[in-house]
Amino acid sequence: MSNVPMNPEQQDAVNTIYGPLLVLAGAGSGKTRVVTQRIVNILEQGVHPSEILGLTFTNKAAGEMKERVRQMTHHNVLICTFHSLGARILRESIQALGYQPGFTIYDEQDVEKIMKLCLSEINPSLKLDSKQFLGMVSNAKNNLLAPDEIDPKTLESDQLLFPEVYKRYQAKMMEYNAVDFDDLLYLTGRLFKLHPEMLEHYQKRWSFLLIDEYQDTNGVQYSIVNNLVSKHHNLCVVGDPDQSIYSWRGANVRNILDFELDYPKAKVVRLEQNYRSRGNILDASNHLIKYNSGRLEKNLWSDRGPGEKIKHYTADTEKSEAQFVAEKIAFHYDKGDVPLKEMAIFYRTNAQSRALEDRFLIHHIPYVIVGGVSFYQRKEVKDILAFLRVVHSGVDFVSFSRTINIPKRGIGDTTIEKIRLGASESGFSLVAYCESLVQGKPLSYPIKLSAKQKEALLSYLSILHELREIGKSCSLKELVKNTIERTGYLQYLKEDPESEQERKENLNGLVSKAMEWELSAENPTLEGFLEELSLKSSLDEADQSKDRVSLMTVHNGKGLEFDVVFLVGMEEDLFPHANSRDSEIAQEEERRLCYVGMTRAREYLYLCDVRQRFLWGTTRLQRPSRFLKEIPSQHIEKIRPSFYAKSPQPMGYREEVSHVDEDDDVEEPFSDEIHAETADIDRLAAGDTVFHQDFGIGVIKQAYQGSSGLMFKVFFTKDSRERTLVAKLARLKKL
DNA sequence: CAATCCTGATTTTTT
DNA sequence: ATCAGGATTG
Repeated sequence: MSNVPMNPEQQDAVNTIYGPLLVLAGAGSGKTRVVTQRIVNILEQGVHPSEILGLTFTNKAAGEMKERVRQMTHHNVLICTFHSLGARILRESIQALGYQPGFTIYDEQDVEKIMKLCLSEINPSLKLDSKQFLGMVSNAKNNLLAPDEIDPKTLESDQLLFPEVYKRYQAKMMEYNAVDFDDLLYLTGRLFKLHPEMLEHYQKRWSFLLIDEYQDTNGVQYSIVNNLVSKHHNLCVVGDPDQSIYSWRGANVRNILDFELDYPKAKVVRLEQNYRSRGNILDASNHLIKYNSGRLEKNLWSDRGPGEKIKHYTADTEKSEAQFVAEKIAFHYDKGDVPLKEMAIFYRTNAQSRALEDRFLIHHIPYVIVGGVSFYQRKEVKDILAFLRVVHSGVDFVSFSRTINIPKRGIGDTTIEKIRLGASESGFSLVAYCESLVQGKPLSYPIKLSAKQKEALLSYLSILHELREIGKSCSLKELVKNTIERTGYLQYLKEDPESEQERKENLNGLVSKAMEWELSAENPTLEGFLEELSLKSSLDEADQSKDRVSLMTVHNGKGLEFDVVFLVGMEEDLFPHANSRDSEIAQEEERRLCYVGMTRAREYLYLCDVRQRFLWGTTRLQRPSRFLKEIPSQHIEKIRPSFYAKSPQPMGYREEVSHVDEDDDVEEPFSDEIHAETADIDRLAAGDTVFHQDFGIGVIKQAYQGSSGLMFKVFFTKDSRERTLVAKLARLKKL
């Protein structure tokens, strides 16, 4: 692709270096290439690499761009996410806002603890909804509003406490020297607003700014960007209003739509040639998005030929939907034209991945969930990171309370709360306060502790002390390793033998991450390591070396492309989601989301809907998504269930599958039943521990007569799931 | 006061 | 199905 000459519009964008520039980049229009080439051109003008700042929304996008620029110019240019820019600026300058240097970044779980604390302090009897208030705090911060800038008139009657809650929350976060995700932007915005001299400092540092996915910027981000460029106006923003899908996170499409009002001298370039998708896919997407009102009209075209029509399949249940996807994956894979890593399944909600996973496991289809529960969210990893944070900070309450009773020392919630209060009232850090307690020093707010508890505190503190010493003299990797060993964590893991092995492996993974980071970072401090991990999302862990299909939400698919794309769950109330039902604006965002999903596909696009789905606790009858009707039928080919009879079997699944009737209204294979061959079933009964080739060790919960003879319900410990197996086919070994 | 067991709610999307 | 919060027990 990089050999193909650029089209005139691309050249125009790439050669416009000074002044404001808006690049309206349709899906697949070669945006990344333009952005990187433009940076190369700026550098060729003699601009120093450190004067350029590129901002993206994901670490992945940032990493890719940075790498491409490096390869082309051998220069390192600062390209990072908005949040890591915030972290970088605050690490240098947060003291101006009254925080200590070396702040901790709290994730959602951490933050919820703080919010609950605040709410119970304000009124313990009132059952206030911490999630709701956190959402409001986030909203306020996204719009750069401080607690005392909240207009009470905008509040509902049940939200009148909000300004007080917000204020208390910020105070508490400051007390623990912690910031939340939104603070990384909000506090940076405040800093620029309250300290013009600081703003000037950063204005001087970066004279060329480039913002990717500008349609998804929110109020704070807008303010930060505009402040930074207000002197030189060398600002290039790239985006596509039709791909704005984060308004619920405060993103404002007006930022991109009004760019020409903000910068009347702005040059506007429209990239409308799509190099990615076949005609049928592209035309269908174009027609769908036309249903939205108030768009910036555009004409995205492709010269890649019409390609295959979009395939639409209506399944009976989510299980047969998964079955269909599995078979189609096998079809393309066996045909040999598409590797697994070039196929993706997109769904609207995370919960939908379950049915697909179950099916893929049975069919031995290698898959990866992109953006599911992150490695760094695992309990054991969070525990060790919390220890490291206490080692590093000593005032961080959430990490303190998380670790103080690991392993179990007999210090429960009540004692923790006493310590928190005592430390807070006497103005000590948590660790310093505990030290005074243990040493029997006089305190302004002493608390009573049993001898046993004092001893427990002492052992905790001595471990901390030890680790701090190690931190001073050893490498980061050694510190992490010692933290795992000396805290007694490995012993603690033995309490749950089921998960012990897996958790140990995850901790080993953490040690190697520490080592990797140490080798790659310019300045490998513990603080930097913790910051990097806080900002790292599960999206960034994807391992491209393995050939496997990707499963992800449509949101996570933004910015990616695949040869084959499946969009599943195309049903009313799911996609578009039920929560958008009574808002025209929200529905248009759902449509954009669908547009984003469709335009990820290069060669083949499959759309699936289901007649009956288990959703929100019950089985519901589903109606096909309106989006299916909005796509012109000439681009769609309906696939009917009889497809099963002719299709090849999925890989690794050559065994018996229930036959399919010739009828249209066929009964599809009951996919809950797992078939395999041989067994010595006579000796098996409920309560027996068994081994299955694919699912590992399990316990038979129930044996009963089913449609295919004797059936077993088996609970497998490996993934904590219960499966129904046909006894005479199940390859079970008694243990 | 801590640990364990049990119950009841709970799924939109995430840097 | 999983998890947080509550009640109970030790």
